[in-house]
Amino acid sequence: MTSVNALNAPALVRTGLGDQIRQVLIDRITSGELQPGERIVERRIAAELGVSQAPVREALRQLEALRLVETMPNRGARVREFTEVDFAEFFPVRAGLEETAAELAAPHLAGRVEALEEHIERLATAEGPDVMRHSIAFHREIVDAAGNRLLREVWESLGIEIWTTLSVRRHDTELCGKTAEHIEIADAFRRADPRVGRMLHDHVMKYAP
Amino acid sequence: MTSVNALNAPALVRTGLGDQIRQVLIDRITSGELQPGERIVERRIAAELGVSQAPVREALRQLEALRLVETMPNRGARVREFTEVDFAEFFPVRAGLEETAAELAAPHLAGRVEALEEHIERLATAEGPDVMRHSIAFHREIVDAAGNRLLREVWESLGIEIWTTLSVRRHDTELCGKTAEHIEIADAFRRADPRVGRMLHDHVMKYAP
DNA sequence: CACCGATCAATGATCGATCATAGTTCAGTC
DNA sequence: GACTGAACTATGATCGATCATTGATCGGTG
Repeated sequence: MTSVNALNAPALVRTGLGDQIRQVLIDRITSGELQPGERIVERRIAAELGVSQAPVREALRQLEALRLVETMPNRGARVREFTEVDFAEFFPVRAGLEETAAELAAPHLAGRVEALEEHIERLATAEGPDVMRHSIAFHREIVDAAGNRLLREVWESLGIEIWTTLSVRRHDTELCGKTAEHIEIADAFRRADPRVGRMLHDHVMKYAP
Repeated sequence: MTSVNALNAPALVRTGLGDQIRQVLIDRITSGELQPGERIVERRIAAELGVSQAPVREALRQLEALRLVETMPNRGARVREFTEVDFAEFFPVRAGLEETAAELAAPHLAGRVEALEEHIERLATAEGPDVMRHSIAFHREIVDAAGNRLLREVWESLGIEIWTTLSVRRHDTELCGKTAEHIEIADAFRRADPRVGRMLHDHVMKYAP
């Protein structure tokens, strides 16, 4: 171990092969290198990345959970065809979860919206793909503030970042007005407005196609 | 293939080892044969069931998704300790999802509550563990009626049956009054009462500890 | 004795090989 | 030509073995 590692060690990743392969495949899918409908052959990916079949299978399971690939028993995985129905179904579920989150978070956030406002500020100066990332960070802050770990896990398991990004990209969703709504929502939390849950719900639905 | 199979073939299971192993482990956990906190060693289960490590790992992944076991990287899986926090977190998420489901299902169910009433009837004559099964079937009917496959998947992924059963068992939750509420809810759907979402939400929360 | 580092056993993570299934090809039959 | 079914191929599912990490054990040192 070098002295460099000894000094700034905590940044180490030490993630298993499965997780790394998952990320590779996510990148290939979102970049379009892997086209919708295209088969993903376990052994082909394994050979290509110089690993064995096992971690590739594991990665595919994770991608299936994110609904980026679909698998049929004994027939393998293929990149999912993202239909309009998929996007139409995504936002009501996300919106419902965040409405629940807002209701649970409201007591914790009343008068303490500094964290939310920080995200709003960062969002204001962001550009490119950072806009989406910071926007989602605002929503994640609320889900975290709900203090319900299961809710947070379920919310993340939707693949919020990926699916929202895919939808916005495909539908050219307008994002400019969203900052104003974030300010409104933070305000509603500050004054403990009981309508904040529905506000957040409706805000999320504005991303919907 | 025998003529018997040729006649009533569709009932064939043909499920992979992973799924079968998952069911074995679920039974052992819910029956208490595997105690909370107990380690689940992949190779031990594999040897015991006469299979290899791979399908056992797969089963453990599924159990992790159901939050019946917890795993640490490189440290294996153990039966989860079901804390009061776990149960307290479960019901708000389930209730929120079903509230969303009710709102989406309302237009489809207005005036067409036969399916719901069928479940109510079956529930009325049920006994023992069937009570919980039929009660959940009523809720599942609503989630299905929402017509949102993602919502249905997320709802099922919570492990509704198992977690609800575990909670009711541990807290001696009273189930008698629930049928009356099911009737009320079906009625609210029939007359397209806009409060049905909140009604279902509150109904689910009555199962909470 | 408290602390350290080497050694070891247990076992998760990964590998390479084999088994089993689904789809394809193609000769044979009508 | 359309249909049938036996090879054949591709590949997911599963296996047995190996690699690598973790936590335990134990002797040495201050």
